[in-house]
Parts: sequence; C-alpha cells; structure tokens
Amino acid sequence: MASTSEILTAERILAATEEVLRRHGPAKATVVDVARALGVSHGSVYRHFRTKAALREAVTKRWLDRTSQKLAVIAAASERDPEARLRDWLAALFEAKRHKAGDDPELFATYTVLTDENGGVVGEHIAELTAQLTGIITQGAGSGTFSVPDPAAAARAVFQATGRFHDPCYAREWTRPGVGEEFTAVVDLLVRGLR
Amino acid sequence: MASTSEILTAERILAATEEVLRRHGPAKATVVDVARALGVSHGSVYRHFRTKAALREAVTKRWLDRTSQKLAVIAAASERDPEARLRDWLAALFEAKRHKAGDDPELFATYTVLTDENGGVVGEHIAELTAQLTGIITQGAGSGTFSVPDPAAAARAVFQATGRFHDPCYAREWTRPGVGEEFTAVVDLLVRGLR
DNA sequence: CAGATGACAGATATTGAAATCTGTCATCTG
DNA sequence: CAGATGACAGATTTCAATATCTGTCATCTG
Repeated sequence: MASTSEILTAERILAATEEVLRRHGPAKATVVDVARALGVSHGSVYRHFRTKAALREAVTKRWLDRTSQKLAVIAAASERDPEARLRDWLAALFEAKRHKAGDDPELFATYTVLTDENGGVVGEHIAELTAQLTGIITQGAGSGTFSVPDPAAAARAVFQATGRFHDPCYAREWTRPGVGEEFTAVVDLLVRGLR
Repeated sequence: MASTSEILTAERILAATEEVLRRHGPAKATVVDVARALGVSHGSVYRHFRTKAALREAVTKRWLDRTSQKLAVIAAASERDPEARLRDWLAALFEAKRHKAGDDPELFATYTVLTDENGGVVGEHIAELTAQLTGIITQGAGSGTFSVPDPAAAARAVFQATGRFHDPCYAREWTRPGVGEEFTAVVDLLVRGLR
C-alpha cells in the first residue's frame, strides 16, 4: 500500500509509529500496524528497534524533545532581563502543554500513556528543563535580580511549584476559566520569593 | 457471621464499607459484600444509600474529612505566629498524606480510585483546606507578617504550588530520598514571596 | 553480504457465553 | 406500619476459547 522505494530509516519508522499511534491509540497500536503503514515486514522494524517498548520510548523522547527545544530558545536569550525571561519561559511551557492537550485531546491522552510507561525518558526531559531554568536563575543571581544561595535548588523548587501548569495529570484543569489568573498568581509569588 | 442486634445506621454501613474496600479493593468491593459483612440483605443497604456510587462517595467524604479536621486544629491556633503556623499546616498536610500513602499503600491506592470517581467531594475538600489556609494568611496580612493584596488568591496559589506534596498523583515521589528538602525549598520560596 | 522476509513459539488480547451484581419492589415481620 | 427481605430484570463482570501480536531466526534477494 504505502510502499515507497525509500530506504527504511529509524526516522521514517518513528514518523510512521506516531501516525499509527494517532490513528489507533496506545492500546491498539501494534508493531505489525507500523510495518504495514511502511509497506515492510515487521521483522524489518525489529532491525532498527530491539523491542516494541524501545520503539515507543523513542517516539516519546522525540515528542518531549520538541518541547524542550522550543523552550531552549527562550532560556538562551541571555541579553534579556532574567525575571522577564523566567516568566516567559514558564508561560511558554504552560502554553505548549495547554495547546497540546487542548488541540488534540486524544493524541495528548495517547502521549500521557506513553510518558507513564517511560519514566526514564520523562526524567531526562525534566532534568533538561530544570537545567534550562537553572541557567536563567543563575544569571538572575549574577545580575542581582534574584537572591538565591543555590540556583539549582531554586530551579527545582520553581519547576515543582508550577507542576499544576505543566504536569499532564492536571491537563483537565487547563481548560477551566480562571487558570490563567491562577498561573499568574503562582508565578508572581515565586518570583517575589526569588528576589 | 457478623450479625449483631444493633440498629442498622448509616455510620455502621460506612464502617463496614471501608472494611470491605480494605479487604477486596475498589474494583471487587460490592454492595452484596457490605451487606454480608453486616449480616443483612443488600436491600437494607439501599434503604440508607440510594446507589452504590452514593455509598462510595460517602465513604470518600468521611476519609477526606478526617484529614481536614486534623488540620483545622493547626489553622485555628490563632495565638501562634502566622508564618510558623503556615509552615506547620503545610508540613502537617504533607505528613498526613505521606503517612497514609506509606503505611498502607494498598488502602491508599483504593482511596485514590475513590477520589478519582468523586470529583465533587474532592472539590469540597479542597475548598475547605483552602479556606483554612486563607484564614492563616489573612491573619498574617493583618499582623503585618505577610504582605498580600488578596489572601484568598494567595491561599489558592500556595495550595496549588505545594500540590506535589499533597496531591495523590505524586504519591510515588513521596518515598524518594530528598523529598523533605524539596518540600522545604518550595515552602521557603513561597513564604518569602508572601512577606 | 547487508538488509529484508515470513514462519514460528510463546505471550497477550479479544470475544461471547455464563455468572454475578445493581437497583427495584411486592411482600413479610415485629 | 417502619423497616427488612429476597426474587427479579437489566447491566456488568468473569472466564476460557480463540485470535492476534511480539520477538527470533533460518532463509532469501539484489
């Protein structure tokens, strides 16, 4: 059906897997489906990914990385005021998650299942985001905007305290009216605490 | 078996339901089981609770209320310093949840299922806790310890920002080493923000 | 010979028939 | 006659048989 003469790469398999997951959902997406979508035998898929779990993990990492990369741009804008950058970064994280959840709830639910089964990859993602936050806060501490003894600890605290606005387990709250104000209230409190 | 000549009250039914839930778990606990534990017919249970869902909701409310009542004692100690009281209240909430989750993980998992299916009761519980927090913060604002324009909004922000240390969806993090320090870091940041 | 294939064994998921449960109510009992 | 009972219909769950999937590997192909 979808057979193309292109070489079978890991990237093509990942893209096909994402599409199969979108169509069938996490419970019914099989390796055979992925192979069929690519017009190859399932044995060929196993040449690139040792197990189905490894394939799903790779797809999950790919999805999470897309978000970290967007945020890295804000974190790296070192010419800007650290406080504004911190606020923007947190707002961008919230917006990214909120749109993912709101625009295509089914796909978001699918990825929620995937992240639940891939704690390791999620851990790395959180470490990456926390590192970006640490960068912003360290600069703020250097410029005197913030007054914190341990920027890494402060970054972790800020990330954890804003969990309600980025952790998937709160996704259904993100459509309620007033979340915007709640987000602002929490961020204001945290920024005041950092100064 | 467990037949007694006592009058069948709502309270006795709730206690029996809790025991059946503890024994069988949320998926297998039936109204027939509850009736059997009490030595009555299941029709008698339906005389006190219109549906199985109403019975489970009442048990959930009872469980949540036990926590709010403990915390109310701390919130009401108006002779004490508001900042210390706020710290104690948050620590007590964390400790209460952490012990519930750590001492009997199976029962905690059972109640997690129950709270998931009873959003309304959980909402009331959160409203009650937020009201207690508002009381502490309002006093702190009055005595000049805290500087907040809107104590109720600040209370909501503090409650949400500490979600990681009381929301059941984070229960598995509560056993990790270092959570205590993470909790302190978040609370310190929030208290600094309130001053 | 690098890369793809598909038959195969064991693991997992689906399905539909049988068993159990929920909620009602006419009837019973102290 | 207030309160308890248990038979009952429809909804839900269980269970075992059947089908599908995962992961391997001997074989094939360009």
